[in-house]
Amino acid sequence: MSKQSISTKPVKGMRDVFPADMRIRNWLFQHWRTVAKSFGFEEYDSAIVESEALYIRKAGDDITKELYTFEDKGGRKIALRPEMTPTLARMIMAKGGSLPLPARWFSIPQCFRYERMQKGRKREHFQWNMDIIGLSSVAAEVELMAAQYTFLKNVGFVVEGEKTEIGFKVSNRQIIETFLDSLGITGETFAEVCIVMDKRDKIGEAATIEQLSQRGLNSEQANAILNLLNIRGMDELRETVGEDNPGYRSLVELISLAEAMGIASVIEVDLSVIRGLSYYTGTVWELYDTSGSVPRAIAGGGRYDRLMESLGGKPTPMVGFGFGDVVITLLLQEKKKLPTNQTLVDDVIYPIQKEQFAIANRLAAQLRGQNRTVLVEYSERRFKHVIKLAEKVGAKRMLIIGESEAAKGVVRCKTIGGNQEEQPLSDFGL
RNA sequence: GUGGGUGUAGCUCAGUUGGUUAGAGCGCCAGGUUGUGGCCCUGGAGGCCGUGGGUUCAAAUCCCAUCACUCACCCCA
Repeated sequence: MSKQSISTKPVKGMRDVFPADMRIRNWLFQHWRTVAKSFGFEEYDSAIVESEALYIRKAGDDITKELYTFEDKGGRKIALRPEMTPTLARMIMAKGGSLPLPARWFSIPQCFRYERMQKGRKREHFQWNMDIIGLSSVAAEVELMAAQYTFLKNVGFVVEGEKTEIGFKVSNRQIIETFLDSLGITGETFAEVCIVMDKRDKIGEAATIEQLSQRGLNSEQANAILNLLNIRGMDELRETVGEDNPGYRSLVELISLAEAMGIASVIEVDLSVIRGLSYYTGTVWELYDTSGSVPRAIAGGGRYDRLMESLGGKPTPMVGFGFGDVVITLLLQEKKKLPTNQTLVDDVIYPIQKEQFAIANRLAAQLRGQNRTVLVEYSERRFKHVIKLAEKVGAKRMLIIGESEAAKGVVRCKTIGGNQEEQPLSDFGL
């Protein structure tokens, strides 16, 4: 054995999940699962390792640079999954034509990206994914947004109208593609322009124009793009891109369905939402904190109708979102919406000396048989420590058994913060 | 990859122009009360002051290097 002690810290970017953190995580996951199931989604999962080949895409997708990769002992090139969508597509392909469509699947995979860390970003996170496979109508998008909305509401966010704490920014890549095409911007320049457009909110108008002209755009083109990015209303958008723009038409339909769903008041059109993943083809959207205290997308989603083809499968319309645990937990913490004082244990049994351990165990077994969570405190420590523990774990009552109780065949039941009384052990079936 | 900030007890942090034995609060442990809590009182454990070098009679303090953490940019959940 080496005398040198190792670092107590986890690997950079990874999190230790202590019991107090795990309580929060379980609470969050339960909300996610409950909402997904209430919309009729089925849970799936896979291993955290995938073939590296699954993530080799067209250049420009930085996610591939952040892959954790290694070679296994059989010489296979392996990657830790950076996201779930390619795995989902692979699994759908594996089912061939046997899967009845449309299908609604969800998952909470742990994903890994080797990147620089900062507020709200680790190298590992859990990401709630919901995807609808085989539905080309924007009804799918609206249903997914409604699920996100339901979750936010369930955990206590105000999600309505002007004072909403979370906003939805919606865009459509077809609008941008068609519009830029009409300006004569295509191919490589298109991709570069998209990146500048995505940054517009952060760098401001002047810098946007400058960066666009650096990429060979004239001032007329640059101003047209800036104008497009500033659009927040549908009328304005129609005038700018034209009624026949296919992306515009699907956005109109989306908003109309969102109104019917009762979520339209938190949705705004923002063409500067592009999103980094190259496989998106239609609707793209992001959730953000309207107070700005977490300056980072809370969740993001989009339609990726051509991903299956690009992997060699049948053309299949798909749409989905990813919702990371790190950012939402941070936001819930800042807004003081995390749960507190959860009950971990219903009953704390306190045998005062070890002579009462046996009877304490029999009592515990009885109570556990009645679906109660029971902690037996074997420390033989003083009363004040035991009751402190009982409070800490949120116990409803303490069951005290000392020498005199054992002799009399009773247990002393004490409600936390209340009175106590003797109760015969026979009341508990002993 | 670029640019800032911070490293002192388990946690949050004080620490004066460099000057004896490095502090507080919280938490933990014990006692006051050999079997009845939250309050209070007393005591205790716990530190290579991130690491290495330099300046000095003397360094937590000044200088250099290095590592770690962290924030912003980039990218994204």
